[in-house]
Amino acid sequence: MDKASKITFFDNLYALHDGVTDPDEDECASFAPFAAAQKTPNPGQGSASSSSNSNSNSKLWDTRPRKRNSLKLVSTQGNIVTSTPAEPREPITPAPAVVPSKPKLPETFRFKYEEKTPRSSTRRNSTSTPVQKSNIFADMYFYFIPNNIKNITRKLKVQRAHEHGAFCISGSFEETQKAVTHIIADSSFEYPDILQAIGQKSLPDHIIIVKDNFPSDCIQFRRILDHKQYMYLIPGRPAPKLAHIPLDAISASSSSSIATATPKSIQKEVIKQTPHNSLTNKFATPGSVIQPHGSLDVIKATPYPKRKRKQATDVITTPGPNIVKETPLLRNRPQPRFTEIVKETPIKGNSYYTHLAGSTPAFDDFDNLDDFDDFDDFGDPDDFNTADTAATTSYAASGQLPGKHQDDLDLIIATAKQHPFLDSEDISEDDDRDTEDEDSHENPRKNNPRTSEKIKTKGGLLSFQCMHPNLAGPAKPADDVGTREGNGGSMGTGEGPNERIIKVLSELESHYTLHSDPFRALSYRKAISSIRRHPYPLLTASAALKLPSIGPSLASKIEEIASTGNLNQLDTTKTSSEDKALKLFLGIYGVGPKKAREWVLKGYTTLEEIREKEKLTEAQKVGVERHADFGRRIPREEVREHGRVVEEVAREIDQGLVLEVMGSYRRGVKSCGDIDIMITKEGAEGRYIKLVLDRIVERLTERGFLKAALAASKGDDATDGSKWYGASQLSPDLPWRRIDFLVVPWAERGAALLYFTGNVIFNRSMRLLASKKGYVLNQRGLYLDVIRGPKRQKLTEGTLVEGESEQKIFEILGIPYRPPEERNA
DNA sequence: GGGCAATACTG
DNA sequence: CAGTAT
DNA sequence: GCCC
Repeated sequence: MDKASKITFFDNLYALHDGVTDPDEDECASFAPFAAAQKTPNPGQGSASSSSNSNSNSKLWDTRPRKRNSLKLVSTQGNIVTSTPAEPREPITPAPAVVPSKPKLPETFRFKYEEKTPRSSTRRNSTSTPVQKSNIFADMYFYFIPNNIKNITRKLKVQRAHEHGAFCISGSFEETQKAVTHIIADSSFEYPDILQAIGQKSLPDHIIIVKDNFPSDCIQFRRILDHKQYMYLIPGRPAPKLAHIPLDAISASSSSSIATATPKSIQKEVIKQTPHNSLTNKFATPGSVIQPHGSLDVIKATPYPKRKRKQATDVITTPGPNIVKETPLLRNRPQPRFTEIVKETPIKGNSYYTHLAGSTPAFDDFDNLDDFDDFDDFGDPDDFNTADTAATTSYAASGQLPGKHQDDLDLIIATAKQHPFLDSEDISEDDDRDTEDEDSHENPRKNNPRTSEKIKTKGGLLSFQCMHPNLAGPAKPADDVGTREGNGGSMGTGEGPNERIIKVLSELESHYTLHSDPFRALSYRKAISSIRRHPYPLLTASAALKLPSIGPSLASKIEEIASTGNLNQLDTTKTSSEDKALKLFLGIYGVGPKKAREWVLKGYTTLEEIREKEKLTEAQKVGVERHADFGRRIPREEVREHGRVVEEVAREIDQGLVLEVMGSYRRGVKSCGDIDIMITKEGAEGRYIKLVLDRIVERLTERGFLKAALAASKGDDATDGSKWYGASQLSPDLPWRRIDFLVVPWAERGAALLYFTGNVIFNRSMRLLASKKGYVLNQRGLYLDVIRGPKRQKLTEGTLVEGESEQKIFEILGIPYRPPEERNA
């Protein structure tokens, strides 16, 4: 027969549906809300509709009248094929155990079905249809999810797949699954979503599930690619270890092994053997993933063990076993007060804000939203940088470090380059990698940091991003991209030699972030950082490979981008409308990957829908209502003004309070994502300060400065963690701003500064370094001898080594101090 | 293969 | 506890 | 994704 046998099975399958028992009730039930939601018209557009009707039996991309009990195969072109195809491939008995509740198909059905399924060989050579472009997908039966072609992109994908030899099946999955060889899922779908969409509790391992970029890639490379490659994997799917029937073997595959293995054992095997999957699973919806397979602790493990901790007050309030006695820098000079800072950099009161207000369109910055939090972590001044708050901006911006610093660092970097075990430039800001000396990473815990003089070796030093200033240089990002806080760059902000590469990789990073693959996204971020500090154009993979945090995969991508200006993968991975909605929802304060995905699955595309139809937490309500406001960057002048207001009120309450604006403001960037203010007082413990915080908040709220609370520390266990997250507004014509108050005991102010000054990459790097050296660095201090149990569960607090001084912490960790402006990793 | 920072608040 | 936040 |  002709290639026309690219068929959709829906006709016959639909007809046969009568003979088949419905999927069990539970499945239907659980699916129902989804379906219902899908059907509600989406004011927005596209995205949601794409998944509509997934469980409907109505035909999806064939409009011809359907006839019951007809076994006709219908080509997507509309021709009716009267072939009597046999089963598409060797009967692969869907392991009954996998879908225990599902009734077997009636024999008649099976028989007919097998008989009527086209034999590939017959059909393939028929080149009658000009549309047929290749036959690489011969013998493959694709089931797209969502199973419709309402989305133009998907329609094209279906079409293309079909043109290259695939059978594209539409209709109820329940009835077509015997034929299905591949499930092609929209990129926003994770395994649980897929199960939901098709109303199944699990899927037989022989069915390959890939993301929808798989077919396009195959077409491009004119061959069947390895569907196991990550980019095609569906997050959350228990990888069928032995179920990977190579595509080429599919038609001849004897799936006996699959059929005999019990699903559970398979699952466990798989999880053990494919770390990636187990990893991914952690971020998938645990419930839905796990349910079918019973309790798999491996999967259930949360990525980051949490644990409730009552901070021992004495650790904070007593000098304790501090190795370091005093911090001259702090003691010798008066703690800078916020007012002092303000005085030194006066703002032009009204004129500025008048102007600002006039030019504050609500949404224009929105696209950058998701970049905010990642990069404008916290900024703080270190203790002596008080005076250069203003000056800071200029040199940080220019990418020039103050002379001396630069010299020193340059020297160190140069030395490092000669180090055999260091990459030529381990300067990447992200490199949390520990290229350091053998000295510690082997067994961090055993390592006694106090004895490791090696800490100070340059080799070790340079391995961590936290040891490198942000070399603005030519590789600086254009801050308009929103990738950063713009790093206060008036001049050095020019394009780097690898902007294009960075841009493309950023898109991928964003994509992985969107799809809850945080570690892969992290890798991209690190790589981008690395590229940023590379002052020359990267042209080849081998060149790129030499940079830290860039491995084979990224290197080849870089080369592709460098040579073609584009990345093929990106085109197919391209952000769908679902992605847009996902991104939108993720941008809401209080909404994370789970909620965002859930909403997208429900078909929502706009904030209005969310506001009207969803139950929201208090924080989320604010997040939705103030989505636009929170998405806007905050000019540092305004940040300063917020600080001034808070400080003014604080001073009314207690003259002795010390406030510091931290976050990216402290790092000198010109616009910030939020406002972080540390509140402390000489000699004070957290408890007292916490009480003061309550009063400050109270008063500021009365004043109308604070507009909403998003999260606040509970009652009185104030010792640590007292924080207040909320929103503030300077004047009615300005946006609400995200503002955080952090109350810290005097003894912890250094660690708090360090932590809340960020940026994130810098922090992670520094904490990683600390852990390699046997310490734990957190927002309260640098600790020794923290004992951790399995899964890194912390069993012991450890001993506070240093918390008062940033400088000391750097020193103890054996790295040169870096002022805040140089922490823009 | 396993880790990738470490911790606090909400519901 | 899971999710979200920093 | 990268790295040990």
